[in-house]
Amino acid sequence: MAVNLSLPDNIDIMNTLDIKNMSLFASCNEADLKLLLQAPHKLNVYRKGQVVIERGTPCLSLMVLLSGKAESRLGGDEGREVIVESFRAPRLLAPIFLFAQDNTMPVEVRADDGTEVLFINREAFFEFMRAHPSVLRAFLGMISERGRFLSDKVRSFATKNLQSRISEYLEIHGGISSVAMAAEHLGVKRPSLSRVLAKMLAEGSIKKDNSKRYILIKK
Amino acid sequence: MAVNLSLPDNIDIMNTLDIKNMSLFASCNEADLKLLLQAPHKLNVYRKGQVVIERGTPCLSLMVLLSGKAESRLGGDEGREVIVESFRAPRLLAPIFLFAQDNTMPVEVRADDGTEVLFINREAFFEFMRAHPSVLRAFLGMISERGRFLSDKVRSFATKNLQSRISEYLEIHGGISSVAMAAEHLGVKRPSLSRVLAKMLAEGSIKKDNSKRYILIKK
DNA sequence: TTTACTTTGTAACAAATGTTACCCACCACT
DNA sequence: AGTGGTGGGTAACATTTGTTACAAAGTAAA
Repeated sequence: MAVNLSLPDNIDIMNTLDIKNMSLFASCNEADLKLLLQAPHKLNVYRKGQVVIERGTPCLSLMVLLSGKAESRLGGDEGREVIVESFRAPRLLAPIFLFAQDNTMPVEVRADDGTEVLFINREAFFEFMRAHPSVLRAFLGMISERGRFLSDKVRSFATKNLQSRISEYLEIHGGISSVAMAAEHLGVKRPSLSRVLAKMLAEGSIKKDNSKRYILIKK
Repeated sequence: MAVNLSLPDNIDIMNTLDIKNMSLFASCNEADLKLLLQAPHKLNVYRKGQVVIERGTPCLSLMVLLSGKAESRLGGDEGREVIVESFRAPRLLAPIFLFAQDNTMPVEVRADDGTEVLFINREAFFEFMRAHPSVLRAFLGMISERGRFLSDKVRSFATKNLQSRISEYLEIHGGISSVAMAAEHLGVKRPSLSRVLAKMLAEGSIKKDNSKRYILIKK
């Protein structure tokens, strides 16, 4: 279960230290961040597989992944589901949807074990950005980057076949250690991925390394 | 060819009138907008099929579609290409990529006939947003909305088959009047779309209306 | 009307991916 | 050594979509 802690002031300062490492707040000193954390916020802790935020839920807080891992999943209507992205702390979770008029989450976010997520009130964050132009600039940069990411996803799924997407995946992630998980990222069934990997092995465009990971062969 | 006009002051005021109709600037009076248009900017006019901005080009201006129509296209690596979206004035063009670190355009934008696009310097627009919180808020809302849009596209292409995507397309657009163009939006070849449309006609889930458009049958 | 041009429907075959089922290798535990 | 569970390879078949080609239908101009 998600644990909602009310934090004494000295714990807030610890959060401040964690947050300080994020590029979003790179320009802020500790006093600034203490000020931000005087705004309404809460800290939740999750176990493996727990849902941080469900699809369709309104999202009124900036979600900051302070520690651990999480992943966003998309789909569900007729069974097929895709992992859009895997996150490692420190990261913002789904910042691109924060200020939408209809800001119900289009994706579901699931946590890994021992994951901490900080929720900061949206309006307080908006005012904080107004007061700190470099944070505003960094936030705009981040969501623009998310836009590029999503746009690249559309390109992959709409214009590339599985073999091309595998090559792209290997370039980005370095290799495939778990076929089942890679299949979820690539939006195909595991046997389909296995089949194409076997074909690419036979063609000589990929190989297995010492630890049995599939990797690209450089030319 | 794109025509780059240098505009006398009195023409700037005409632009102000056009821009005033955009929800982004709903909270601004004419004096505000005149101030914005004192920033570096230019106005280009396009003919049918001309490229407003090429994929891979850095984008350092807010692009405002003042009149006419345009569409953004994605793909190209190995032939397959998809129309991501069609725009009608007044609209911002690809605002979501404006503040990215790597802000080369991931999409190509093509104009229809008689289309005018206003380019406003990015930094000037940033300062304008800082000075006008309601514009900043509206801009954040817009790019969040674009994020939802792209996320929905990923869902469609990654988790839905063609028939589901057709139904979705019909719900959003109301109908299909040009099979060839709908095929480009749906990311499939025209004969594939024709085939599934024929199947859906036979099943009774769609029909042709008086003007021969394919439309959904309501239940 | 004729002509040229564009759009659409459709058929036949090829290629890609889904579906299901089964076997095997590996690993932790007893 | 046995036992059970998990993940991965693969085979056989079904379904979806691509590819190519061609004919029919509409459309605009002469």
